[in-house]
Amino acid sequence: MDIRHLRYFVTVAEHGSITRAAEALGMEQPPLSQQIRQLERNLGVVLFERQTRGVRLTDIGQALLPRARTILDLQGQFLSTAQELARGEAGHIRMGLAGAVPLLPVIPLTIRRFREMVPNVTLSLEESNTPALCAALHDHTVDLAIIRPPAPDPARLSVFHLLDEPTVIALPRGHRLTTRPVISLDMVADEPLIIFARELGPGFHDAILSAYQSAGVTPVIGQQAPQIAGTVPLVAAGLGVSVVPRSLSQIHAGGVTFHAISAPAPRATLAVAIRAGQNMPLVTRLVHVLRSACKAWEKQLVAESFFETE
Amino acid sequence: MDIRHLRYFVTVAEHGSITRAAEALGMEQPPLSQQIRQLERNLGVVLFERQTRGVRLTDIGQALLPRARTILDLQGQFLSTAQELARGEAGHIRMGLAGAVPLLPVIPLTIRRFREMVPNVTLSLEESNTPALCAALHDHTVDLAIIRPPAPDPARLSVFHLLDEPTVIALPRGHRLTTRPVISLDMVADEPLIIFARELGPGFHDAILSAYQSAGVTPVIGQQAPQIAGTVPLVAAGLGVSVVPRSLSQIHAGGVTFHAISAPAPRATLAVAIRAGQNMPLVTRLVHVLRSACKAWEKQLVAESFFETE
DNA sequence: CAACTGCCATATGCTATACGTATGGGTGAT
DNA sequence: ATCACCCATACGTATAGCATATGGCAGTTG
Repeated sequence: MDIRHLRYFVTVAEHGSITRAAEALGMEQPPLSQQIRQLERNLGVVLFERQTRGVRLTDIGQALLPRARTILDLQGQFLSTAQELARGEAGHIRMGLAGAVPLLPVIPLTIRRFREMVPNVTLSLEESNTPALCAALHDHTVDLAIIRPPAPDPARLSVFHLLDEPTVIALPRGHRLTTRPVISLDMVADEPLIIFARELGPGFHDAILSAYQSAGVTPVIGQQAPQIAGTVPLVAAGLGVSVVPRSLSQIHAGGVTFHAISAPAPRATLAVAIRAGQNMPLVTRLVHVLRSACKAWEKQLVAESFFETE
Repeated sequence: MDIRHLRYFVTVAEHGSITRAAEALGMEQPPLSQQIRQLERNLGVVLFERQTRGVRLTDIGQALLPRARTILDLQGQFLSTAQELARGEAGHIRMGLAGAVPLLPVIPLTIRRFREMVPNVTLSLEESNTPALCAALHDHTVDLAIIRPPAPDPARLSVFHLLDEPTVIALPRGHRLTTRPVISLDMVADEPLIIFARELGPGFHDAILSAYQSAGVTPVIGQQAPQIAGTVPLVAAGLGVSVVPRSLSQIHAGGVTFHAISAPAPRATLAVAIRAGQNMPLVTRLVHVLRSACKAWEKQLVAESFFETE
């Protein structure tokens, strides 16, 4: 049995006549007559009672008709769903976010706008660290991840730059420098640097250390935090200072103040990573939306800093 | 797109390999490869990611797989339902019952046994009069009817005898004959006979009148009742006497007593009628069950009467 | 009453297509 | 480096669905 047979069955039932159904189907009467008969043979039931004026559903045909309609409906849904998936208008995206990324407003805002663009898309978010996210990409646990580059295994991934976020220094309450809006790294070189474990984000970790190096100093490594946002409470507890993405200044943790860093200042780079072979239109589309939104964000950032320097 | 394509799709997805799926499907690898590729072309999506070691579902394929399974399941159900309908193991029967038929225990009992035989069958019952039931058979409102023959239009119906039920006389309380267990019709010939309208059941109506005639008397026609069971309350109200099927003596209406009729006594005949062209196996099966149950019932009836005469 | 009209069934030829066989290409394992 | 595995391509064949032509049956019309 074939879907075509079901379509023929339903059409003949709707028209009450093989001839009428045939012209509705754009075919001739004899082959339709054959197909109906063949369907009846295959099913082992008589679907139509042949009369002089057209055909009439038997009781068995009557019982099977709604089921045939259901299958046809589902087949139509199957086709249209495939089209939507192909055009990136439906589906499901599992998205991974590196530490503290949701705190940068442009990211959640863009995700929100994307969801409004494609309402039939469901999206699940997961926050983790960059190496874990890249591993998740490889084993298909997530479809797309916003990471802090570089990725551990860039060969099998496609990584696109999103933005370079300025960083700030977090100082505990009562620190001698809290009155100064801009601080250089060498001014805090002798104080313990609270930093997250390198395994959880080597890119940003190294960016901070190399900025210290460019400033001609070597930081004293203090307590290690399990994640980027985790450094702030440790600073508040007086265990040292920390360098964090500027978006973390949103966290108005009691007892911590944030201060701009004079050059050479590290930058917190964000990138979006997908599997190299990934050609799911939906994912491609989200990558595109993220890149353009972040490009606009960086442009605005430059304008702000230009305004500040003036 | 075709159901076959869906089956191929699901099988390949389950085996993760076109070669393995091909042998599971009892075919060679190249045509299966072709069919998968053709399905992808028709849908406009890539279902599998070809790898060196077998194939792997793409995200789109993953999204479509459960839908394909659903369609295949429904197709299987469609086929098995057709088989069940063909074998009379599933379906729906609309059954019509002539007046007072449910009061004869053998009928509801047999229906109950039939339902236990075929649990997947739903059955709807409707009580009406014989001419209306035959009309309902013609316009497919019911599939089968237990009537009191003859049918008005026996040409397009198949009618099978079920049983001949004895009749009894219903007398009002205080009647002069209530002490006698057996009464002959001529003993009540001069009292108004409560009988239902002839249009609602000519067979039984005429059987009663011809029994009077055989007894050599002519009844005085009294009030007409709208149905067979409706005569009993009228007898209770003292409007006359009535002749009813023996099963109506189940109704212990206050103020009415039932008495056997000595020969010549009318019989209340029941028959089952279906449309002449009716070949729904389920209906055929129910007719068969009814006939054999009623044959047994009649045999038992003869045995009882034999015992009584002894 | 005869011719006609609709409608379904059967017969036949053609074309499309699904399958099998043979073979090539690329990748990981021995 | 050879081998093994698996997918893709090429080609021939057989099946099957479709169109055309025609027959048969019943109800209708002149």
